[in-house]
Amino acid sequence: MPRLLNHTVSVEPTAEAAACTAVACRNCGLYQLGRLPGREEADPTLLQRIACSRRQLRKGEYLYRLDEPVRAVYAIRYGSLKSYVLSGDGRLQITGFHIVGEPLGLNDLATGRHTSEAQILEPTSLCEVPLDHLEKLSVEVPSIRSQMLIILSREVQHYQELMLMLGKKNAEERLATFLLGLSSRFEQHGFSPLRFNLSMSRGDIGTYLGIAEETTCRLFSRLQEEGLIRAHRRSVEIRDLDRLRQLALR
Amino acid sequence: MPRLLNHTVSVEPTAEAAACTAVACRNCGLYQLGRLPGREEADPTLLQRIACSRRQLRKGEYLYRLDEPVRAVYAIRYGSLKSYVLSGDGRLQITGFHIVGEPLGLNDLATGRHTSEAQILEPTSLCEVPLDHLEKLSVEVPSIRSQMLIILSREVQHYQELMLMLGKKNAEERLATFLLGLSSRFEQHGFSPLRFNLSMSRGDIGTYLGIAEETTCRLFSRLQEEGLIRAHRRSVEIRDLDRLRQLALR
DNA sequence: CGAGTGGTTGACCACAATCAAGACCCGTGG
DNA sequence: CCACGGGTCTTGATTGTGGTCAACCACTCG
Repeated sequence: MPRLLNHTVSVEPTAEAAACTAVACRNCGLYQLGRLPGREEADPTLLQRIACSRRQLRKGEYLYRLDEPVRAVYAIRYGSLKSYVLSGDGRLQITGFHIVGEPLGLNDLATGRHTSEAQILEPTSLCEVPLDHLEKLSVEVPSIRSQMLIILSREVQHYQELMLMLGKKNAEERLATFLLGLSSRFEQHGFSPLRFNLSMSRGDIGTYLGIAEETTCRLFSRLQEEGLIRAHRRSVEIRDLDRLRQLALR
Repeated sequence: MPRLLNHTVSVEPTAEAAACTAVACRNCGLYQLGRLPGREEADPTLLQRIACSRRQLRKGEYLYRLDEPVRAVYAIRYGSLKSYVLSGDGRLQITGFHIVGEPLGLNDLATGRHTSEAQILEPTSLCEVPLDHLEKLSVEVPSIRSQMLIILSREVQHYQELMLMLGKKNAEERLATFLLGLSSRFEQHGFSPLRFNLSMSRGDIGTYLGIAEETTCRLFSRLQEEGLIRAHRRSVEIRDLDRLRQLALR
């Protein structure tokens, strides 16, 4: 397995994922699009037809930028990225971090132009499905549109949680919620929920949580002092899941 | 025209709307579902088939509550309501106010259960389309699903703006943004963008903007002192659109 | 006319922002 | 191999915005 990833990497691709030669597979966020009504498993043939091409991107590159026409939807094979919206005077609010196995890019279908930007956080491999291809396919296979609705509706739920965070939680509760969220997403994709590496900086985390970078740092320290976590730079270990949950789930 | 509405009402139904006997019509947020590919105007026959029943609700009633199964999607004929999400310990974050002509209820399709609640703010009339009915129809008319995607994607854009607000704007900028947003929505639906009545309390506005009720009050006073608006209780007049925009669009 | 809800204003305080300095870690090049 | 530089992270000191508590007012409805 080529060592693509440096220490800042959130998760190394598992042997399984690295060995997977399919453009879209179980690990990939578009898997769901391949589901037929009433079936849990995706239809492999359909999946083959959906998946088009891979794309490899380096840290700092943009997947898409503001006002660009929406050309495709994506799924993350490995790696991670952040997406964010911008205010008139350039302040930015990160609206989500996307990690391995998650779909991306359905947000801006209404306008046909991106209202947000997506930037790569670490070496990342994506599966890319051009919109016109998806369009054609979904005429023939209507279930694809249903699945798109479901994915988008999940996105909405994520945003609702984030709004609750930004509007109602204090800084400590926000960080706890953030860490638990990551934890369970890693678990969903077969990684350890208690030990993981962050691919984003303290500044990014702050920009996501609506707090300052310095505050984020202080909170990492505080949670560590209180024994809830152990953290050094990008590596995080959750030591007291229960108390962390207590903090977050308020 | 029956006087259904008291002084707290955001907008009186226009003569046209009141006279409209159709369940779904131009004024109604489901109008868009009746659009066929490439057409601006909705297909009247299709619209007739989509629209099912009306429903009349009073202030304080719930359209749906947390964890209830999603039964239908709605469009507002007249009136308004708020929807909100709840934290573990009962704090609530209002995620949107819905006014005349806007669609509602597509958010929770993924889970099939409501992750938010919707409560009526003033006497309100809705057009209701049961999900199974919509389901059946959209097998036959696939464009319906596309339109649902577009509606949901608009919703996402609204949330992105709200997150920018909650995460990055100060209290004054939030209120300015809020007032301008309402203003342009009223305008879209044929009402005056410079004079309107709010259907929500100061507390609700605060809960939406992530600030305290008292702060909301103070800001109304401040914007009035500075000559940007005139406000008395639920009635608002925008007096200096440009400066208000300057504040909001940062 | 009185009660109750919603709105307003004031005083005080706390949480988190900002400013500032320094430590740590990495990649790079000598 | 080590020295350097830049980015990231950390901690401290100070400030300020907005939260909280409290009292009072205004308007509506019964």
